[in-house]
Amino acid sequence: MREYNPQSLDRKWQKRWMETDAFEVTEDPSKPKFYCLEMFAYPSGHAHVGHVRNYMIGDVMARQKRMRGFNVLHPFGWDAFGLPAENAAIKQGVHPEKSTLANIAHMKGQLQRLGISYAWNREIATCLPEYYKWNQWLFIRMFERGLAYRKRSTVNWCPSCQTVLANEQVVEGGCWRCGTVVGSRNLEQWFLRITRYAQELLDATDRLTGWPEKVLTMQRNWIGRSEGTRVTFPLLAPGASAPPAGLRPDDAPDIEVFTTRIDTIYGATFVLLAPEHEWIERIADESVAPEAFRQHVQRFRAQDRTARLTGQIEKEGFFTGRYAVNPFTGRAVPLWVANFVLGEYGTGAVMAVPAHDQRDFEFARKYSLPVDVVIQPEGEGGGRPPLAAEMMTEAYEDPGRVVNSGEFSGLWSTDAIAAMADTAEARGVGARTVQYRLKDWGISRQRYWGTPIPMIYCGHCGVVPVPDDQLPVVLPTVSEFTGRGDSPLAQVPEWVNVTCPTCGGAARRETDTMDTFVDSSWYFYRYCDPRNDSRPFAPSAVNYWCPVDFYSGGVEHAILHLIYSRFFCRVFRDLGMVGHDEPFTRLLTQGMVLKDGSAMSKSKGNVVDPDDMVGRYGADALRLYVMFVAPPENEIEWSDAGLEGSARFLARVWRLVDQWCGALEGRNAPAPGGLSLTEAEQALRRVTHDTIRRVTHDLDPRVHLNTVVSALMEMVNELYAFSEAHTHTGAPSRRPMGEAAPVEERLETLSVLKEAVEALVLMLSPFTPHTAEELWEMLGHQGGLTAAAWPSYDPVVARSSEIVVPVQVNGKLRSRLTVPLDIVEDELRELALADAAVRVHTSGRTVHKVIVAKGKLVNVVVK
RNA sequence: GCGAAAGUGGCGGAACUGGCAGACGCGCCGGACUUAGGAUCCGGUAGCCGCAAGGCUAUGGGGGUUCAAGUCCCCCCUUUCGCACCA
Repeated sequence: MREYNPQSLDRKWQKRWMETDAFEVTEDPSKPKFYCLEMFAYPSGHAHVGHVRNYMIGDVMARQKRMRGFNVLHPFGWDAFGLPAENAAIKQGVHPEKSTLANIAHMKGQLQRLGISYAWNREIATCLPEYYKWNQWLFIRMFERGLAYRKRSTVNWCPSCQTVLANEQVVEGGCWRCGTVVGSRNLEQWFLRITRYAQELLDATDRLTGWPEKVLTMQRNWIGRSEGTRVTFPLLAPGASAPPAGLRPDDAPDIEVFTTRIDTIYGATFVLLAPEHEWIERIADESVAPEAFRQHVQRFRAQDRTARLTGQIEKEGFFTGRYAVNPFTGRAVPLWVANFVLGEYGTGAVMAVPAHDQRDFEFARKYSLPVDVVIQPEGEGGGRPPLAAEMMTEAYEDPGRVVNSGEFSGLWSTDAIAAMADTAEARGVGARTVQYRLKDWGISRQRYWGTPIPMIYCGHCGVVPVPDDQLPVVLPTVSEFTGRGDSPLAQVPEWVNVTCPTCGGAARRETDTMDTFVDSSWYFYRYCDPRNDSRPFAPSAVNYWCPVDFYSGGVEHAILHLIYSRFFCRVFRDLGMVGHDEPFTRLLTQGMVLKDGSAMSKSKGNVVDPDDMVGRYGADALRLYVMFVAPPENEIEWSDAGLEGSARFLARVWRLVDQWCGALEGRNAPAPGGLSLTEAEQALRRVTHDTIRRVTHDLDPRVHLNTVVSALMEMVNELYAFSEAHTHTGAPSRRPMGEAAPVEERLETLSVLKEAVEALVLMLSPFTPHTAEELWEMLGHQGGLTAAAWPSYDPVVARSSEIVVPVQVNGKLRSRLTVPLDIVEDELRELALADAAVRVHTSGRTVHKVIVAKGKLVNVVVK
């Protein structure tokens, strides 16, 4: 009897895999490819089991695909730039590069001790110049195509991280990383024009059939397409409160509003401007009290974002003293500034229809502005009195019948929208437009630990990209980290001051760095050709491996990373470098691992370190437990007891194989046809083949990893029962230590067992590779599991020749019949009716109908 | 408020296109082997009634479709997640 010592097996096989480059791959057009990817890791220091769950899921998929004959690319790397390393530098004085590389080394060891089958030769780290050089290269290509541009704008500012945040990085008004309430600043920033692809990104979500619906919904909402009309409200001159008949003051600007409900425009009794509206300054100047006006605006701007996140912020506004003309009614309507109107959406101005928009309604009531009903609900079966402005307590926002709207009165809302948009276009006072919530992506960060933006500012030539042959712009070594909020790179004059590449005059470098989400938007392409030093990657390599076939990671990246990557994919496509539209074919969002009811974190002190568990039970028990406890998408609650259960199961498998491997040596699997098998032998064969069938399907299209494990557990239970019946001394454990098992010698028994045990070990191997390798070797196989093929099943063998058919009477189970698989329907019906238990429930009643569901059940309907 | 997903034993979860609800594991109970066992093996374990055979009730609640519903349809409740003044 051999002792099961998982830790020593871990070491033995990890060493073997390393020495033989077992998981390294090259492009091989003769084999089908499979690109299996887990989201790369932020090198925070130590991986906990919540992190590594994802890698285990990917590893099961990768290993299984390899055995099924695929050429599998399964790489790993490090999302190594970012704030935490820099913040640590500010606090502890350790240079970010040093701490990052040390963290990478530690975490890599953790993953290797779990036996994750990565192609480590392809490892990348985004903080290395050989990687970020290509961020810079791509940025310049985008600049050349108008996809990267610079503008001054109000941006989200995290006062704690001291940097700009993209819209996507503001979560409920707080910083996505530290939670601090986000403020705003007005800065010159670099933007990537993701909005150019807004429509395409939206349309393509329908074709992402391998993605969770939840993620697609989030992305669609984020892109936020809405169709409407832009309508012009001419602004009257200061002091004017009625349109001068047929006359427009030439110098007065027009107020453009965006509306999705042009059908309500006859009810637009005032117009609201955002505090950020482009003409606020001018209107303030022209007002009777410019100072008071500006103070109001300032107050609203300060409220913006900060007060808003706490929920309902009080709707406030003030009258500008000016009027604009409603182009449909021809009447002058007052122009107000309101704190709830967003400067960054639509035109920054809205027509207010208090009768049919709740916000406008509240605003109108507060300031006693007129409410005009122009939509009447269609009464269902009557009696409901029509809406009357003075009786309303809230806005009526649903569609309805248009009233008091001139020639459009009587139309249904949806028809009115079309008719009124046509009219607006014909009269030149409006145009149909599409608005998106998606904004261009601001990528400038006033921080050190990131990719320098490869731009140079020259007094003569303006903004000039760094020439390709001078890339990478290497991040200079900075020794002092203050966290002051100005770009640390600005402190390095010898780096900042350069000569202009165009005119040779004195110039300065851009001192901001890129958002780290740039790094992660294309890293999956770099793995395909990770050491290329002349291009980001060779298109041929990417076009062999990509798109990624299976991608797994946390839902927290449902918007940010996944939408940016889809954007970058299209940029590379339009550069002619990749031949696909979508980077990730199948996406799995894995659930978190909770401990004591909450997500693991250092601050809560509830982290489970995989190394501790590996030390106690070995890598395989941990892997098996995490895969078994719940479907990969679910959250799981960490349980030491569950882990012990998995360890027990592996020991059970070990004892089984250990008992039989000697006797099985040199046996052959049963020949097709199986001839003279006993009933028990046939039953075991059926279990073997049926388990292979179930496991194979649950693994591949379905990715139900927990049921794969339970199927294997059932098989082991069957094997124990079989084994017990075929040994002279009974269960393996009853045997005295060190004594050889006296086993059955019947040839057929051994063949059937061999087939079963080998299939078991093979199917277990993606989950518990170390144990499986050892068992495979004990079964007499050379060359390891990397050379072994996934077991195949014979559907005929997997089916039993006899089936058990439940028989119901009036839908209640009353009996079971064991019948031949190929029994004809009539015969089955007769057998069911003749069954004693059935007759008890049918006697004295008339059989109304007998339903025979082929191969499934019989239902006798009686009255 | 809008959108999405989900509610199944003490617990995690099975049940692929409507067809035996509760697979598998954890926990618990009992037995075997043992000086001992927290090792191992075997058995039991949704609830209620019954000595038993068996019967009845059960998949958040209420209706419906169907021979048959955890699964499909309608209404309600709860939970989780996402978006949140987007005009």
